Amino acid sequence: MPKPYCYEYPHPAVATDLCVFSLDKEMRLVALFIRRKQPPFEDQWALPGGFIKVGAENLDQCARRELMEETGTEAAHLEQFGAYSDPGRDPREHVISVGYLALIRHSPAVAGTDAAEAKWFPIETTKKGDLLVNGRRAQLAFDHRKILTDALQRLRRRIDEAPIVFVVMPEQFTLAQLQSAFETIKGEELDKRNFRKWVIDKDWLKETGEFQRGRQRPAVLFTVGKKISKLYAQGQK
Amino acid sequence: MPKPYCYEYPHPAVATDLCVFSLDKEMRLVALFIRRKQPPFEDQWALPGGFIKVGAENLDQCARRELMEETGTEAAHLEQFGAYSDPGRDPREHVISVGYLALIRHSPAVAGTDAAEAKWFPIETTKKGDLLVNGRRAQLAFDHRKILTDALQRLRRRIDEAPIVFVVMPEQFTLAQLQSAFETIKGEELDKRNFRKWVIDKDWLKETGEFQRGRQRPAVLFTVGKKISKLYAQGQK
DNA sequence: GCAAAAGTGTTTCTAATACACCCATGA
DNA sequence: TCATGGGTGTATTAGAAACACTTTTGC
Repeated sequence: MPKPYCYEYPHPAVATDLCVFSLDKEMRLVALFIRRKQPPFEDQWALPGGFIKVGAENLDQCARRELMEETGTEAAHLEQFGAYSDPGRDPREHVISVGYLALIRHSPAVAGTDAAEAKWFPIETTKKGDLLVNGRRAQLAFDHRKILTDALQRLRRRIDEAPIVFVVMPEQFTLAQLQSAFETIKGEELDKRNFRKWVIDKDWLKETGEFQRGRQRPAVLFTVGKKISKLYAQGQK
Repeated sequence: MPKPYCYEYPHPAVATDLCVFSLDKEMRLVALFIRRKQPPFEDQWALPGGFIKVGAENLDQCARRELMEETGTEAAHLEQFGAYSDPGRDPREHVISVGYLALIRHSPAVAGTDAAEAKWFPIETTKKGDLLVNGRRAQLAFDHRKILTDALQRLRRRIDEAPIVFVVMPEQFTLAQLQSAFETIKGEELDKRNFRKWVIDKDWLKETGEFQRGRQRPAVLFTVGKKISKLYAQGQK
């Protein structure tokens, strides 16, 4: 195998690892994993991600490119949260991975070239903070359980600070749906009245004037305010 | 120049850049810079830092090692805050730098091997957030102004969240001195009574029973509580 | 008329802020 | 005795949290 890229000093490989979260149809918090086609950790589930194109892109661009390759998703909340760099974390060579948190609208997973399969799995945390994937303690390749745990913690902080939840909401939604999204992401129940006060006080929402009709009392439909929807344009028609 | 380290795919160089803060004798907030001995940016001031020892250390260890080399300081608050990765940020090659925030006891700066000089400079920020070094708008090599600006922002957040201020305090100190340290780091004045309430409510301090005597009323001397001093052991005898 | 979800206000508590005077000492 | 910095308490406000009943609709 040729090794044409040579340096005066040793260089590590650098990759981004993506912690891609979404809410599925049943409003479960899901994360995207790929099943590895190659060693190491062949056939195990791992975070999507890939190596940076040296000299051609920065880490944000790398993460965005990988996200596109794995999900076809253009716009999303994408945020760097940490670098993982233990020399032994990848048995092949010293690989430094920069973790990215992504929150995207749910979409079919697409296996990239180096993955046998890409799939969304429901995730949750136990009371003591252990990460569960599909209800069982996460078994992931590399140090990806640690990375994902950090990402989820970051997501749960961010969800209150910035209007990122709207990337997983449909164009119109009721307050009950919005509350449910928050509850799922945060993994805790929220008080209805306090939630409504809190979210309406923020300058995020706009009433559409329309109603969602079901078998009960119709619910007011909201949409995202203009300023916010510009920031988090969702490729939603 | 030989290039003995070869890879199948291109690899970037990876370094840590250290934003080392301290308080000097006059209680000014200072940051440590080195004057570069080599191109690029020869003779310009830059952040200390250096390349990771591939396969032999992780980024935290790299940062800690560099800190030791530049300051002789063993223990300090040291915290990763972000990766800087634009392909053109270093003209030589694609270098990814991971920024570390360090807060250490003031100590003489020591020029490392690749620095002509190492020096502490007083830093502050304008109201609109511009970074001033020595009272003038910062002129630093690479993208180090951006990195340092991010670091300072992080420092100002952390200082309230965790008992890191004690790495710059002497073993015994008065509340007035402690308040002054907070004010300097945060770049704003604090209310004396509110500060005392706040800091005493935290479980950080212990009265020594001793007093500092000056030309005025003696001030109660405090020291750091046991739990805290373990976490932030300072190499102070 | 009843089941089901939508909607709504008030009280309580806590944390942050603003603010002004007396105290103990050295000179 | 006075200049100097050390030390203290209370009232106000804002935001978070707890909490229960009425409304509107489809069936």
